[in-house]
Amino acid sequence: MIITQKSQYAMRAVFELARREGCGPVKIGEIAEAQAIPPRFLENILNQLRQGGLVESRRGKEGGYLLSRLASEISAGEVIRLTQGPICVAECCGGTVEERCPFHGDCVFLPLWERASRALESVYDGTTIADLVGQEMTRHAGALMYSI
Amino acid sequence: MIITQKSQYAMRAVFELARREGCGPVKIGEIAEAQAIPPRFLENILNQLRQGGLVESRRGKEGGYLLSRLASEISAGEVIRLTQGPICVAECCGGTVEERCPFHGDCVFLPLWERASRALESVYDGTTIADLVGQEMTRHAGALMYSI
DNA sequence: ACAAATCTCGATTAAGTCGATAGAGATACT
DNA sequence: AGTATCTCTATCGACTTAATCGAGATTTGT
Repeated sequence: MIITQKSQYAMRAVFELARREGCGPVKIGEIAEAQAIPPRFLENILNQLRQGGLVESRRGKEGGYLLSRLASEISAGEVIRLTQGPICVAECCGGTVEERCPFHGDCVFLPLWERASRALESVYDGTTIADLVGQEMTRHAGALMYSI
Repeated sequence: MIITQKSQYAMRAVFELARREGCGPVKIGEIAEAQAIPPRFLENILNQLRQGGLVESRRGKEGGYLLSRLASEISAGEVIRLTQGPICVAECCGGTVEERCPFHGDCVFLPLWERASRALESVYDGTTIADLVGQEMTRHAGALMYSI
């Protein structure tokens, strides 16, 4: 499965919320500006993440969004699943049944698609948002070293 | 990246050619019937595989297609690349440059997408068409065992 | 030379998905 | 009360994908 633009926006939004962990709700506008995301599109995305229980929202003045869990307990896989569905490389392996396949359940390729899907899952589920924030800080530190 | 219907057809077509290795050219119509592929669509696909050097064609009566290499030397990854391009999970990691990304080359997520892409590649490039044929024969043998 | 079967090539269409935007409504703070 | 913010649903255009078509080129066999 391709990582859609929407999922990338979602990742960046959650990443931005993680960087501001503990600073109270962050407005859509701020996230959008910090991460170069079309604001009205980001509305939809954050709403979807909220319905999935990944973020919480506060309305009214001084409202905005915040993570409902620690960034160290949110995996990239979760963000991806909430924004683009199950992580699988073919329709026939992600769903519940043997649909859209002329060889219902008895397909030579199914094990291959399943191995590929599990490989993807293991990468995405094995990386947390906190990992990503940490990696950025490390790299930034490296850049500072250079500049000294 | 999702495995498109076209790639799945291509896999099945190559698989069918592999099963008939050494039996001379196989007609589009036969492959289409054996693997439940729309014949006119299969034309396009086989043509593409031929241009990629994976299969050869014979025209005229008794014409058809045959593998240009042993099935044990054709990987699933090759078939996929010929029919749907480079194996990568995001535009920003498959192409040559840092395009379509607002953080040109300096993106926190790039390493993640690259790890995911390499995981996919290792699955697809590590499986040959001969492996798949072998797996089907094994399973068929198992079914026979049951019926005895 | 001819006819039939087959591949070759480019164009086209229909349907679906994706990215993005819009407007009207609900809620909370001051 | 008023304002700033989130909430929901609908919509739009562009693009991709799956599938089909027609006319042409090539080979085989007679």
